[in-house]
Amino acid sequence: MKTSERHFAAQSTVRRQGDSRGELFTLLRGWAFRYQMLADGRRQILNFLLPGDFVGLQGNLLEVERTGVEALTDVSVCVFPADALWPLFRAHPSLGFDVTWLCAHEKLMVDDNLVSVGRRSALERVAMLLIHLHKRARSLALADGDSVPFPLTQHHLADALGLSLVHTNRTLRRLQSMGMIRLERGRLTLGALASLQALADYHGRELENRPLI
Amino acid sequence: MKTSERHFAAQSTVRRQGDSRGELFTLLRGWAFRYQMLADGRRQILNFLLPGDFVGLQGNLLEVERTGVEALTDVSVCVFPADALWPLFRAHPSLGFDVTWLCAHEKLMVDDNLVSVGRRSALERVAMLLIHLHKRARSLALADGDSVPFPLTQHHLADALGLSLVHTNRTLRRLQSMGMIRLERGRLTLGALASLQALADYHGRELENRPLI
DNA sequence: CGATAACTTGAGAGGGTTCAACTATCGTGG
DNA sequence: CCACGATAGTTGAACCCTCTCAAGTTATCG
Repeated sequence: MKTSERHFAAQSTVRRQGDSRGELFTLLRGWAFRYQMLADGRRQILNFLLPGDFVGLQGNLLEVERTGVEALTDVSVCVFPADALWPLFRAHPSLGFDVTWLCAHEKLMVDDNLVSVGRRSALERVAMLLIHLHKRARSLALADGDSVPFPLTQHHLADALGLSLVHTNRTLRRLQSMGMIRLERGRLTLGALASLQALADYHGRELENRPLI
Repeated sequence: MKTSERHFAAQSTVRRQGDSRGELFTLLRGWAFRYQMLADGRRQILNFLLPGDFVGLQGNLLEVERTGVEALTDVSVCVFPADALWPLFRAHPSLGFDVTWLCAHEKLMVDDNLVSVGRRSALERVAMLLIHLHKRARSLALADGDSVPFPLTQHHLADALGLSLVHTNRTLRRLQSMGMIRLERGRLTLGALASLQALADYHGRELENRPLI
């Protein structure tokens, strides 16, 4: 189904908030994130996108794209032409099924993030997100021992967690001084995964049957 | 595709957190909500379900159901047998498309809720949710003038908004004393919708093309 | 090696939480 | 039909987690 490939530089906008009926992308390489902004500049990051994730489903199915997508690293995407979705469903039901799977999967991630932001303390939230990202990077074979690449700034963490930048920093330092994480030169290392998970009340399970990659 | 109809009483559990591979439901009548609980009892409501919404997609596509569903009012659902989803996609691509649409739509609601909980003040959050529910009830023709049925308790509001019960109450009273809302005997009335929307930085648009109902 | 972005740290303020008690409302059975 | 218990809503007061403001310090990159 691939029509073409496209590349975006780190920090560039993959998809603008307000775009309508754009193309659909599948993320092939790199990290990105989906976010929404309020009129006065407050930003909430909804979830992070790694290879295999889908971009732009909402803007295609629903009327307008409400969320922006920005690249964290250099990114390559596989482009589907706009309006290819319905023909795809008709011609290849199994691919349609996969798209639905990906949508449900992404919803699950947003769900989890909402639980964190709504009901967990700052310490728990940070732990949660770090475990989550670590696990995802690991499952994509990006890990080197128990350390994974980590292209987010503390600003991104703060905006994903619904915390202020300052408090995010303090919380990270606290986790580091507890010996539970290490964060340096763009890499994240989780020392005591079990105690981290206990701290955060983490109950993620591995995902099976992931389609499209 | 309907196999049978089933009924749940108000306050009863439609779907338990932890269920695996349950049936799929479509909500026909009544209100419900999706939630997730932490080990120590903290609860986060992810979104509210009204007629036309889908229940149990995640538990069916993914391995385990992570979110529970509880009825707010008496509820009727249309039951799809477990494992009917893939055959449905194959036999009726257009229904598969609709399922995807519903999933994307629900994700959009969770997205919005996450933005509120993460980045809006308590006053803005409450306003946001009330506008949202009012609009949804209205679009289902449940409105009587500018008032709609409102089966939630303040406890539900608090758990959806990531606020404490007490602060939710104070915030509601504040909105009432500002003359922007009225909440009594199970009905919600929005007085000054425009100013409420301005207060909350609300930018919802009407949804078109909703499938399945 | 200077500039710019990212990260740190201190101090004070405030939005929201918790604890606790009280009031209203609603459903039910005597 | 009223009394009573239970559930939902209301209010006060003290505390504290997190925010904001402000000023560094440390990386990173051309």
